[in-house]
Amino acid sequence: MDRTGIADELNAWFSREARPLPWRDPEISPWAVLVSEFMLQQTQVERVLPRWVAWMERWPTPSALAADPPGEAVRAWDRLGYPRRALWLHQAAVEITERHGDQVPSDIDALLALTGVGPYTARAVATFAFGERHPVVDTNTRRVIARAVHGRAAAGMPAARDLDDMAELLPNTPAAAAVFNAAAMELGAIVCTARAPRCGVCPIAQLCEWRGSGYPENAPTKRPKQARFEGSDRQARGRVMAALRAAEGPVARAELLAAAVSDVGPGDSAQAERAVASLLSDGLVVVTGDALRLP
DNA sequence: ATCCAGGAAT
DNA sequence: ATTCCGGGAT
Repeated sequence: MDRTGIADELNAWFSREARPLPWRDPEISPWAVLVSEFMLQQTQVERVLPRWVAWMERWPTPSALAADPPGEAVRAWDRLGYPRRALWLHQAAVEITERHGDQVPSDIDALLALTGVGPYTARAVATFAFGERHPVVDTNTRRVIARAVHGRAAAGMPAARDLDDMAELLPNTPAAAAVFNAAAMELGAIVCTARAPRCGVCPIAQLCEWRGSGYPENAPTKRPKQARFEGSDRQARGRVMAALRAAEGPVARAELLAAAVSDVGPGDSAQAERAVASLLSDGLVVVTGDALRLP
């Protein structure tokens, strides 16, 4: 495998074509990088941008966020989805304030110990905020490696092997390695996309095993299928959260149960109860008297 | 219908 | 190892 070829070509391409995202500014704080990584979990760049800007304006440090109630984080999260991330980010801010003197740690294990920080986010922060040399593997990078290196149409299930694959491609210097991690993600996000890869503009098309072998239909069949969103409990939860964000203060339980139900559909009272119960369990909703509010 | 800068709970 | 968790875009 042409290890240095892929890294050299992708890094050169990245220097020309990378989107000018604010969290890639070399002067940005580690906290700003951490916030971006939380928001970018399962959420595209375009949707994150405005919320990230507002968030950093309001909470420029971990301690600033920790000083506000978690419900304010949930409200500012707006419609980014997976609102537990907002709760987790607030909790991580508390932990950073209490355990690390208001400074985001650079150590992988210290990062992994933070609420809501997993294998991807820990390495992303250590690499992009602190310039350390680690393999950073997200869904884009897994697909790029699956195609370019393994000659497969798509990546399989996430595995520990993914980190080893990326580590083998990583340039030696920390600076070049950090750029390459970002470049592999960027390529997957805007060129080597899941549905319609734009191989005509790909900087490593000549090195790509999948292209070289004629685009075989060899995608792994293991991938779990996502449940439909329409009519789901997740949709009902989303409606409850939207009602709570829109309200100034507490909302009557009956009003929230009504909000959980579609405006037009017949309504599923059991599902509405389930939604509120699970939100209470997650800590996204708390009880005050006979009403409910954000934490 | 499928995908998305994932992580936690089980 | 599976399941759950939003919501927007294609």
